[in-house]
Amino acid sequence: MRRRPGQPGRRNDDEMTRMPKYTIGIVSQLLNLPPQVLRRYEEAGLLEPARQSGKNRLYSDYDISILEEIVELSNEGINANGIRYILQMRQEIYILRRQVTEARENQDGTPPSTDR
DNA sequence: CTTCTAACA
DNA sequence: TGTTAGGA
Repeated sequence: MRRRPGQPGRRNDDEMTRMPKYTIGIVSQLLNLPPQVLRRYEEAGLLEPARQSGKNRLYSDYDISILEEIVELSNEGINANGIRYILQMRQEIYILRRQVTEARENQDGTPPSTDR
């Protein structure tokens, strides 16, 4: 029974990583990207930052990590459509990985912790 | 001063 | 992608 801190509430909504904190200006400086680019990434469906008061974008650490991914892929010459595709696959893999882990845990044998 | 959308080059 | 107009 090790490795099971979260039962109350929801599934492991890990850390406060999804907490909206940074305004577009901050993120812009943080990643050295003009605000327009950040808005366009959202427009292209690459991420969905939260909004404050319905208007202003608020990015979370999670959003930042996605943006870092986007920057890399973009630098490799992949366009928005390609990046969206890759990002979606990433998500799929993440979900499937979780399901695999759950499936293992539901097996009575309780296998050796061979994560990843 | 910061951010927002829309639009044009 | 850069920039600008026009409003909040």
